[in-house]
Order: sequence, then C-alpha cells, then structure tokens
Amino acid sequence: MRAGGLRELKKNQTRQLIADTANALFRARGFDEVTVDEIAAAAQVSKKTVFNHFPTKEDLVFYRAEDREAMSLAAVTDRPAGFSILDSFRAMCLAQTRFIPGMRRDLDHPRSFFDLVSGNPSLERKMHEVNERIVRVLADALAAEAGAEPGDPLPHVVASTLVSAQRALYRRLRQRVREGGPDEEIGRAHRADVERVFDLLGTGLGGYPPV
Amino acid sequence: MRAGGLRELKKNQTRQLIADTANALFRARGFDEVTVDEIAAAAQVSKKTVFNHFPTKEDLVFYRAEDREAMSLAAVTDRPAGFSILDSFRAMCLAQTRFIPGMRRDLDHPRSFFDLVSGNPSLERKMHEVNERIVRVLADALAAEAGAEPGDPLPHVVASTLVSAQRALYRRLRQRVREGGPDEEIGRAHRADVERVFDLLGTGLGGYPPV
DNA sequence: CCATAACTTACACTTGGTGTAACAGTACAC
DNA sequence: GTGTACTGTTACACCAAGTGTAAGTTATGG
Repeated sequence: MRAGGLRELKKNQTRQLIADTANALFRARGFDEVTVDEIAAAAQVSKKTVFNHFPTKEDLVFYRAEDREAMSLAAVTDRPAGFSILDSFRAMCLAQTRFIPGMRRDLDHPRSFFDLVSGNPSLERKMHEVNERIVRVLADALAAEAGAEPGDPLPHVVASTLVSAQRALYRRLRQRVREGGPDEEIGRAHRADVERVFDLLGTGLGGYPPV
Repeated sequence: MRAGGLRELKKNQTRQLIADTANALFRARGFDEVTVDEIAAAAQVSKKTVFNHFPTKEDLVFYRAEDREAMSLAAVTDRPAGFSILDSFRAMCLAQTRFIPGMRRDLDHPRSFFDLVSGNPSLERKMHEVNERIVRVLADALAAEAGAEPGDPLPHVVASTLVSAQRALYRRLRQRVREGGPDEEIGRAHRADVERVFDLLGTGLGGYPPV
C-alpha cells in the first residue's frame, strides 16, 4: 500500500484514462447518448472497472468536485488573522477572474462543459448534490469555529449563503465571458458584481429589494 | 378534457392509489427494498401506468413538493403592504410551529418520512432538486419584483439564503420535537431560533462567527 | 350510436449498476 | 530468486429502473 508504488500508479492511470475517454465521448455526443459499455470499450477496460473507479456514470463528469470542496473549506480554515469569513469569501470571489481563460477555452468547444450539464436532469441533480456536500462541509467548519451548539441552524444558513453567492457570481462571470469583450472589462464588471453581492450580505438582507 | 369529468376523476384516483400504495410499502420496508413492479402489483396496475403518473420512482415520495413551492412563492408575492420579504419569511418560519403535530405523528411511525429520505442517496438527491427548484422560482419572483437586470446574481443569492433559512429552521424544529418536551416549550425555543437567524440575516453576515 | 380522444396494458427492450469467482500482476518476506 | 499474500481487473450472470410501441378499453361529445 505504498503511495508511490507501481500498482498505485497504474490504478491512477487507468482512472484518468477512463475519465478522459468518457468526457471526450460526452463532449462529442452528449451524456445520455453514450453508454457505459461504450466508454469501457473505448478505454479498453471492462464495464466493471469503470464502476470500480466511479460509483455512478455522473461521477465521470464530476470526478474533480473535491477540488472545489477543498477550496471553499480553505477559505474558512486558512484565512489570515483579522479576516472575517465574509472577507475571505469576498476575496475568493474576486479571484474568480483567474478562471476566465479556462472559461474561454471551454466555450470554444462545440459542447461546453456547461452545456453538457445544463439541460441534463441527472447531471443537474448530481451538481446540486456536490453543492450540498460543500455546504455541509463548510457548515461543519463554521460550527466548529463558532463553537455552535449541535443542531444550531445558523452555521448552515451562513454556509449556504456563502456558497450560493460564490456560485451565482461564478455563473454570472461565465455569462459575461460568453457575451464577449476584453478580459479587463469583464474583470471590472465582475468586481462590481462581487461588491454588490457582498455589500448586501454584509449589511443585511432587510433592504432587498430596494425601492 | 373537462376538469370535473369522470375520466379526470378516475385518473386522480389511480394516481392517489399508486402514491399511497407506494408510500405504505416504502414506510414498511424502505425505499430500496421495494421495486416498482411490486408497487404496481400491490396497486393492481401495470408498471407502465406507475411511470405514466410519476416520471421516476423518487417522485412517488415527493409528489406533493409543489405545495412547498407554492408556499415559498406566496411569501413573496402575497405579502401585506409594508412587509419586507425578510419579514414575510420570518413570519412564515415562526408559523412553522403548526407543523408540530404532524411531526409528532410522523415520528410515531417506526420509519418516519425523515428516516426514509435521510440516508438514501437517490432520495436525498431528489430532495435537493426540489429545493433548487424552489430557489429558482423564488429568485425569478424576486428578480421580477426588484426589476433586476437579467443575469443579476443578487436575487438568486437572496432566494437561496431565505430558503436555506426556512429549511434549516424546519429541520431544527423537527429535531426539537424528536427530543421531546411540551409543545409550548418547543414553540418558545423555535421562536428564539427564528429570531437569531433572521437577526443575522437582517444585520449582515459580517459578524459571523461572533468572537 | 358512433368516432375520437385519453388512459391503461402487455411486452420487448435498453441501460445503469451489483455480486461473484476466477485471473493476473505487484509487493514483500525470506 | 522463489513463494505467497494482496489488489486490481475481468467475464459473466443478474437485477431493477425506465422507454417505446401497438393494441385494448373506456369516457366524451356530437
């Protein structure tokens, strides 16, 4: 069970090969139009091996979801002293502009990752599940930091709000990228979005919608 | 296609019969331990008819989700003049105490509705889906009322926060009911919970967690 | 009473996902 | 090196959810 063993290496290679093969096929033809049998055949692997690595077909698309989870969690646990959680999330959302090049690349595909997921019920469900997982992990971290009573609803509400803000801003940013324009301008608009959202979260929702 | 026609009546009866039969079986033995074939047989109906009425097996459990959706939406659209949306949701959450008797009845079952859903991945996914639907509907209503630009992330963030508050408080209330105690005491504790959550939402998240 | 539309059914089929037991290559101790 | 235990892969048989189709049945409206 050594981490750097040959066995471990081959296993990871197989996993990566399966995921890459699957996603290439999904992009080419759509999620529902590709069967797991096809994926297995294309990756020269048995169907059982696919399911040994990925519990469901949907996981082939979202297999890197742990990264996002870790990022959100780090915003709470690894923030510099004197930074509130809200500050930390605001900073994280401002930094989303670094995704712009990746978004541009994705949008170049005839079927972008976004198009793949949106409009497919089972993939959308899976996405919500991933999201909910992040909220829960974040809520636990918040509860631990705040020393909240078990069952306290507050940490979960805060976590849900922050994650939803992060996602909404990400979606908005992608939309802006899709609409076109120079990076700099998109960045400016995005920063304004971030400030609007976090101003509201910072001062309270009581005044929404404004008259 | 008359609303009060005999055909319509029988259809609704069949639908109700299938749902009731299914849920009785689910409660008795668990969601995964009952097949759709069994449900169809028990309801004396073909499997195809089950799927004609309910697109997926999970819908047999959540077939009344539209009620919740309508309730959340009404909190925005039907609120009295001078009530902010936050006020309206606070009132709605305070009124959750009326669910206490129903919760007690549910908890009497050897397998409560809650137990049925929690711990079952596909039912939890479905629940998140229902939830996300509510958030989206609410966000649209908020955006319409605020006259928000298309793509504006704010309405979605607000909607997500309100719905998550509502759900978290509902969960907390059920937990209190499960822990036992007189209704009056539970109601008092719940009202305190509601005030804590909505105070935070009203004044901003910046101070969370408190030092 | 008849024609049509709407609901149900039987049936065959696809596909995601599991269980099992055998097989193959790696790790490791000696 | 050699034997052995371990671990990932495979073939295969199987289950259950969900779909498509064509035919049967019953209400509806003229």
